[in-house]
Amino acid sequence: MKRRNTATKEAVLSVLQSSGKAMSQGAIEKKIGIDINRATIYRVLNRYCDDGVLHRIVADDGRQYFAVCIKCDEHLKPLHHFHFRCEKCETIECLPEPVHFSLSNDYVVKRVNCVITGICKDCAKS
Amino acid sequence: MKRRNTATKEAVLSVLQSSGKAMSQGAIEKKIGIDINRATIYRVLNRYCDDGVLHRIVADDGRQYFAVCIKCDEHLKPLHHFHFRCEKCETIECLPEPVHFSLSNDYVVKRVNCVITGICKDCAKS
DNA sequence: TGTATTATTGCAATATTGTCGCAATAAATA
DNA sequence: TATTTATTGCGACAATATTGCAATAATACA
Ligand SMILES: [Mn+2]
Ligand SMILES: [Mn+2]
Ligand SMILES: [Zn+2]
Ligand SMILES: [Zn+2]
Repeated sequence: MKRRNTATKEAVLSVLQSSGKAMSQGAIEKKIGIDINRATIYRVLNRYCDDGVLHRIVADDGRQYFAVCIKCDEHLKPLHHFHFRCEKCETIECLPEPVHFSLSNDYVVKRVNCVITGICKDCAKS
Repeated sequence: MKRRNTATKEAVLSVLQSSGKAMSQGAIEKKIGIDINRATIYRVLNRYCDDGVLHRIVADDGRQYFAVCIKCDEHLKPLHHFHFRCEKCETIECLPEPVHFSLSNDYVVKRVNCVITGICKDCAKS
């Protein structure tokens, strides 16, 4: 299944890159400017996740958020990191904080989803 | 808002206590034997959460799971602990592993939701 | 350049999860 | 027993996300 370049794909990625945060489909649709169907945005996001371009966070509001993946070897963000969801400004940021846990090797770990919810440092000031 | 004792409430709590795991509304409804309305189960669960009897986990399948709270001063389980969701047996267990993270004090932390997803040790054997 | 292949898209329908309003029921209290 | 009101069942509703299908368009190739 070879990928094709489309304006839609690039617009979605561009929104996520410039925001620097994790965004929901709805937030992306608002920011993106051009008119793209909801289902299409979801399909674009899911394909980016499959390809390792984006990663998916499920917050405790039950919604999916998507953020650009930072490669591990760039030593900027570890593979499994915490996320912070601000209830005021409705954003999710990838924290540089790595997730550490020890688990008996009987377990097979496939995904790690860690979200801290509260008020972010910007919103806490005001 | 004084609570009243009902068969429904006790049945829901009993299912969760005997399972020893975190369960979704659907899983509870299947196990509970008696016929209880879906909305009622949710209301019972939400009230138990408000009262500190249960705690809520949102897994990366986007669903809410509920588990009996273990008091912190019993030194059995810490306040914020990891959870493991098994994709095979569809259960979530509260891990004894505490969640550690450091965050600048500018942030206000309200909730912590950490779920590791994969195959649990029981299912990994077979 | 023109054509064939098929990945991508828009649209509508669908599935799933969870909440809410309202009237009926029943637990607690006197 | 009578009163108060927390709880319940039911249906409707909201929100998120996915899927089938036909139309469109990106890519490869003659
Ligand atoms: Mn992240
Ligand atoms: Mn738990
Ligand atoms: Zn904020
Ligand atoms: Zn299992």
